[in-house]
Amino acid sequence: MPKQTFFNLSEEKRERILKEAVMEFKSYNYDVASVNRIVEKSGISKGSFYQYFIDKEDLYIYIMTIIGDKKIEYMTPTLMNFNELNFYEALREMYRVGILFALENPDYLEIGTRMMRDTSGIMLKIRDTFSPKGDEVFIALLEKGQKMGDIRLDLDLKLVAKLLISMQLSVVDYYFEKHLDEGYSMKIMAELDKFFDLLKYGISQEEGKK
Amino acid sequence: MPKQTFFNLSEEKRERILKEAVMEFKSYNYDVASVNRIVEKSGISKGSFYQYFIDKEDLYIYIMTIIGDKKIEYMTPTLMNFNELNFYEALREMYRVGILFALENPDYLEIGTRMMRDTSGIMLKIRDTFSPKGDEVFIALLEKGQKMGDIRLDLDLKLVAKLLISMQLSVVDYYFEKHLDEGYSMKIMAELDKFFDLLKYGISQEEGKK
DNA sequence: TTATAATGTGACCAAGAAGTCATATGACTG
DNA sequence: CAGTCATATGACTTCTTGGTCACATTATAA
Repeated sequence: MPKQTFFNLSEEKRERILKEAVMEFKSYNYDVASVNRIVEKSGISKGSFYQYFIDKEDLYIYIMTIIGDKKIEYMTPTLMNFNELNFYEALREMYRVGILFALENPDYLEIGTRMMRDTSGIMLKIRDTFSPKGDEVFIALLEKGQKMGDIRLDLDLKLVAKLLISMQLSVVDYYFEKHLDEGYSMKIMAELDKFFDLLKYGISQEEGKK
Repeated sequence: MPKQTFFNLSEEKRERILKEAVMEFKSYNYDVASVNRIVEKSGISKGSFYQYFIDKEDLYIYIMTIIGDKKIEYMTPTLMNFNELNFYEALREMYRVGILFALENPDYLEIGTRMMRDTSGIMLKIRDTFSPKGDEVFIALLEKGQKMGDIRLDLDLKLVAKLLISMQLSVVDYYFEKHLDEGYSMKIMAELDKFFDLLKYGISQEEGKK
């Protein structure tokens, strides 16, 4: 957590620092991201930086926490309605809201995918404190789906959860590297529905053979 | 490409250097991997290193090329028989041989997945010279599968290829983080068949609804 | 043996990193 | 005004990096 001095700052200054830090961490892996660049771009001195944050890791974790919180906040209304949805509807909602969030906060999308992919030593440690959540959400969703009869019973749910997460990364990557404007989000959903169909019924041409 | 001096070295010395370089690149992302550590561990001087290789990138690309070549060599017999296999059999063969290769060369597996995940600037450039191959192989395989009636026709093949690649990474990860001994490879194949079934028919409990 | 070419070497360089600290500034308090 | 305390500062330290280079050593050839 940042030190008290950081929170005593004017909102303008706080936001400026965080903005530049986000820019830095979305552009470079943790190891390569530079505190020097951050202080330079946000117009504060090196000494001040270390009066606001314990160290580089402190800042990084703080930013990740902010992003996580904002995403949870953004998704909460959706999550509230999950009881009324079947597995596929719920998953679709998660993707849809996730994509909307990403469209509104493209920086967060980039920083998030970078975090997921970064394999530097410190990252593995940091991710462990964040991602268990992600895994568990999917597993819980899948278990409920099994009970409701939406999902096959002979699955290794841990594996499927892992696959869902990595597929989500790929899918979002794939569509976002093409276009990234508001009007496109509907088109993305149409494309995504194809993907869900794929998830649901597989890639086989054969009909209903299990 | 390394300089001629490197190839004039005794095989023992060459192998020693490459072995330590592989250890370094499998343990650290490209940016963080250190030439200093490599020369220290392989017992040569800094000056010698730069008489063997143009720079760090030269060494890295050389190692990747070696691994790629070995893998292709290893897989060639399998690829020769592809005409006689349907899509799923072919994919299964690719996975099976890929896993065997990984079991025999665990270091290469690690270095390869690190390369696939590394998002540092230079990596993106390097990967572009290696991975188009990977994409195209899958797309070709899928197209053929469509013609043979194995695979649905309403797919975005580029997306599916991307998914197959990222899923492959996840699946191999998943099974290898548990155990990594020879006897286990058969068990892995049994697990993998479950995964292929998933790929083929999806995760739905419903029967044959498309 | 002497001359030439190929290798080996580690001190050195410039750049950049994270983090520290003595000092300066300025705002609030009595 | 004087004193105190939070904040601001950038030069500094220490460390590591990739890469260079003048020089030493060894091997080859005449």
